[in-house]
Amino acid sequence: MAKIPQRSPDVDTVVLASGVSPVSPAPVGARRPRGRPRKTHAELDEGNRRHLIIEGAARLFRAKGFAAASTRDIAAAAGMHGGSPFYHFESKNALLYVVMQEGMAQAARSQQAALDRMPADAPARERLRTLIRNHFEVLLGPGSDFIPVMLYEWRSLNDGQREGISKLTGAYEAQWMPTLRALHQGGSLAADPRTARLFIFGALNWSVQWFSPRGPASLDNLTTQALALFTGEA
Amino acid sequence: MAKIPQRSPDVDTVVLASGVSPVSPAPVGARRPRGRPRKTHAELDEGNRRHLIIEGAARLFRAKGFAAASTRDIAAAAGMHGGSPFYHFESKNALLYVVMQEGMAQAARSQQAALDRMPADAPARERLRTLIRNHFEVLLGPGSDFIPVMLYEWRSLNDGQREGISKLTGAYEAQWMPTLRALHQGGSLAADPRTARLFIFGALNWSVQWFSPRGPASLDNLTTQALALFTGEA
DNA sequence: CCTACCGATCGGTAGG
DNA sequence: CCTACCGATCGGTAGG
Repeated sequence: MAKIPQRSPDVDTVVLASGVSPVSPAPVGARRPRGRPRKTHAELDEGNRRHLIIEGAARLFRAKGFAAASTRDIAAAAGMHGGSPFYHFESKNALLYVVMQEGMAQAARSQQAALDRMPADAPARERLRTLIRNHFEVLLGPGSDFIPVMLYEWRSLNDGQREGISKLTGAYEAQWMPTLRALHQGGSLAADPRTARLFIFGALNWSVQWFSPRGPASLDNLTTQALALFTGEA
Repeated sequence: MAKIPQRSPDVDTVVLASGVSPVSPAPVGARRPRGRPRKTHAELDEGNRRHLIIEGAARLFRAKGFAAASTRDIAAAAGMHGGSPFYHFESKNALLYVVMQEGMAQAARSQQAALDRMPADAPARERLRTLIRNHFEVLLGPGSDFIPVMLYEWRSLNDGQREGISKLTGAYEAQWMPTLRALHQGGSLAADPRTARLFIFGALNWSVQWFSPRGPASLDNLTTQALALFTGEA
């Protein structure tokens, strides 16, 4: 599985503090040694192994479902013994939340970067193509277990967690709306934009159920077909 | 929860025999009493309670997921004690399979009836409207836990079970193809019909994630919007 | 992070 | 279909 780019202190705190980070922050007024902070061997190692747990959890939650994937399986996937994930995460549920958080943070970064690469005067249709193409990458590209877990394990979150993830997905989806509204006003998107967004995300998200990277269609092909379906001629 | 119309001996044998029916068939050459077969009190009761298990299982599998819904919960939902579902079903997994089978058999019957009600010369766009509207009913209408379970618990089936359900879904989906091909040839469906089918089912199936019967949109509204999105002007 | 363990729960069964 | 039970597994913890 491809690695998700790692910016640990950031990724884990994108949303509200949620009690999932077992590493206590340095006391506010604490005296710090001067010079470049040197991580000890143990600290470096800790971040890596923590992330190994997250990656293994994403893979197993996706393959078996949250309830059916045991914390022992996840520990083994990270090369640890049975109870050790609980040194890094206070509960199995908190681990699920971190997987979803990290997946959405990465998806949002990827989408923002794709939009930033576009010329400011790009036509709405090309913006939609870019959004669709990036979304396929997020869903189906290498290392793409995080977002499918988010899509299919929503019911395993508690209310507070749902609220946290909703903020991330809400922001992600909001970036589609100006484009959809422009297409609607230009006459190439017949449905009303709000409902169109729901259907379009459904059409794309569902691809995790049937897409095979060894099948005939590339992500570029799929993007062209989806664009054609939603906006008429491609 | 609305009852699924009950045609027990049919529903359970639509697909290949799968070892899920605990009621042994009458021996082939057995001597039968003449006249209308009278069911005993016990037999009638048995069918009803069996079906109560199936309905409770559908509801709980949907709400909690297959792995997280316990057979004890299901037993309680049917007014039984802990181990009693295993009198009717050899395993929890067999119960899941029956839920999916029954859901798909009902969906197929509903779709067939909707198509049969159409005039033979109905335009392709009206056929698609009918198919979409019926699919929403199947997904979101009263008593609609069975198909969502099928959609979201695929990974909990074993290979033989997947094959069995695939036959049902394959037949269901195949009924959309002539209509999609006609629209494609007529120029009102821009994507290629095979890929369009995958995206369209995704768009519709995803609605189980966001639709609320207490929300503003009716199933008729949604049908109009979906038709507009896929084929241009409604 | 490992070792050893706990209480709870689970799917499933025997015997009636 | 109930009663009483079994072995297995699970999330999580104490103590080092």
